[in-house]
Amino acid sequence: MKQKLEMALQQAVASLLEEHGVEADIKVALTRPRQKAHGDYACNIAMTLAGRIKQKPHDVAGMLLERIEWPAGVEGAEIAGPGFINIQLHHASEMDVLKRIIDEAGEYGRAEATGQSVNIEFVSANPTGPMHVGHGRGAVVGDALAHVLAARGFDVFREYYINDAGAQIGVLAESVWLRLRELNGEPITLPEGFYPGEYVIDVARQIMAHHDFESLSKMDETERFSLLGALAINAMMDVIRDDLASLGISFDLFYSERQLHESGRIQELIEHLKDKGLVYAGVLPPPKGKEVAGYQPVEQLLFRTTDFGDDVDRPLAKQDGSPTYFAADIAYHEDKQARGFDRLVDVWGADHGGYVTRVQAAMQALTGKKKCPEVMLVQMVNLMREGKPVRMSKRAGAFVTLREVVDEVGRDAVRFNFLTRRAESQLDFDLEVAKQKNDENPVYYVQYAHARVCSIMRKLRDEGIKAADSDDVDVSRLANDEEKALVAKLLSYPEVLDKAAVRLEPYRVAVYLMELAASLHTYYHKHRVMVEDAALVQARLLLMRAVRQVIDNGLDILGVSAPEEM
RNA sequence: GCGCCUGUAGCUCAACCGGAUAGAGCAACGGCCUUCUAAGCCGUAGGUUGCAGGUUCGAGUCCUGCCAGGCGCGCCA
Repeated sequence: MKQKLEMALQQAVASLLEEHGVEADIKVALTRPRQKAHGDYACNIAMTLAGRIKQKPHDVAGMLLERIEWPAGVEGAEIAGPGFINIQLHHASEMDVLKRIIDEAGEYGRAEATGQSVNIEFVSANPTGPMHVGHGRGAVVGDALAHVLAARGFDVFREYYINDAGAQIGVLAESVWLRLRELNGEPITLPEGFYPGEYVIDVARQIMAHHDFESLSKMDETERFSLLGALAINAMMDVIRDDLASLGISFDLFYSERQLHESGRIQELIEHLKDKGLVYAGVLPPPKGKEVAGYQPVEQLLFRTTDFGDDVDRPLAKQDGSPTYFAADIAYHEDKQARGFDRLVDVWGADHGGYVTRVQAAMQALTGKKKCPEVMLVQMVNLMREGKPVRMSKRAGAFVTLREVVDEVGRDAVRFNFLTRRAESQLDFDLEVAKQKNDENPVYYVQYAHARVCSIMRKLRDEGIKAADSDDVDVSRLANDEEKALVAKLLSYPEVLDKAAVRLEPYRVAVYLMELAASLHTYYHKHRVMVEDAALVQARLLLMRAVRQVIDNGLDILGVSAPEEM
């Protein structure tokens, strides 16, 4: 409907522009007004146009209305305020959405295949410890976004980049080795910088079960740490996969940074960049505002990212000649591109924000595409308990893990709460509130609405009332304000999903569900489904079934369960 | 010092890429269960959108400058 209206307006605009001999590409956009008095849809095009053809907005609106041919279903249109065109629809035609929802069921809100593929990379937590709460938010947001994009017709591929190369793996291996010695009765002290967590001991125990301490001791250091590193990464990735599973999240591919190094792809990439004249040997100025211990100006291999919007050129190789994380990451993104995805989306922690420009710059240099990858930054979570912050220090080893939180408050509460705010705003997550089963906890509000509708449907069934075929239901009987409000809400679900997909904002679905639930609760208190009038019962039952379906669809996108009773 | 994000009701956040009278939820106060689940509903109160300018028919939204918080700032990932 929205599209039909926009097309009709677009044609009127085109003819008006032609008449005035103005060439302009102006796009018509409809909005749903906040206030009912402003119609079902509103359009500001007359005001946008006013400047272009030098007429008053109000008059422009009048000229548009004179030449427009509305599609069926429009009751009327009027000019309001400074020049808005407010469109009123026939309510009967809006009510048809109920039948459509029942027909389409789980498909309602979803879009036709776009033929486009999206690779979405998220979580990518280092395999040096279990996931913490911040990772959990990125995981939930990424997962929900993947669902949203899939629903809107993209072919979605989910990927986890394992940072299993580099110095921190060495530290992990040494930490494990120290714990192994401890398990063999050696007294130890944990040096500064080692991983102190309990989980390191668990990893050591696992390794003990399959490997002989004696033979590990006899190995030379390089061999031993290389083996222990690999074993520890495997063990940690098992833990992380379990952590993810506790939230109901899975991936199509876990991509290993180590294998990227070993395959020689990074060297190939650097050679390729050299051929294109994008690298040079140079010296970077010292970083400002921050003391860098032992800073030495040194010549290194630099990527000309400044040619593509970055502030400084970025190093590709460390002093010992091994590639930087940046070099590996370009190779990784280049690889994703080469695998044929139309779009690359990365969900990163906000602490990687400073990194976006350089990766996009590098990718632009390689592919010519701007804003690739599209990066979604997820802000941190402040974990609270009864209003007081819970300290999460990874260094001290006493941080609260994601798993502990999921075990304590439950998957649905964690997921929904992580999705109620925009990703780029910080989130206070109070463990006690998330556990409470009351109105402070939005997840129950929505689930309760679903359960409530199910309860009504059960009750009708118990009374021997069967739902009629939706074609036989007289939807025009739904005429009160609350019914109209519910139908309008149901009608907007596809638009909400679409906006969530276009703007990479899955939180919109959660907010929508809270609004839909509110409309349902209001309706419930004001009107009864079980009334004398059998035809009205059928009309209201159809409405209830549609509401249940849409809540179910929305919760499914968010990965939250839709209980039939609570 | 530089870059990015954020600043909206007492608190946590919205506001549909510049639209109409800035909205929800908590917290506060007052009501509503003999009726399909009160994990709910209704009502009241609460605002100079951090500050100051600018752009235009119109600014919470865009630009500039301040103020405050967060994150980041060679050879860590």
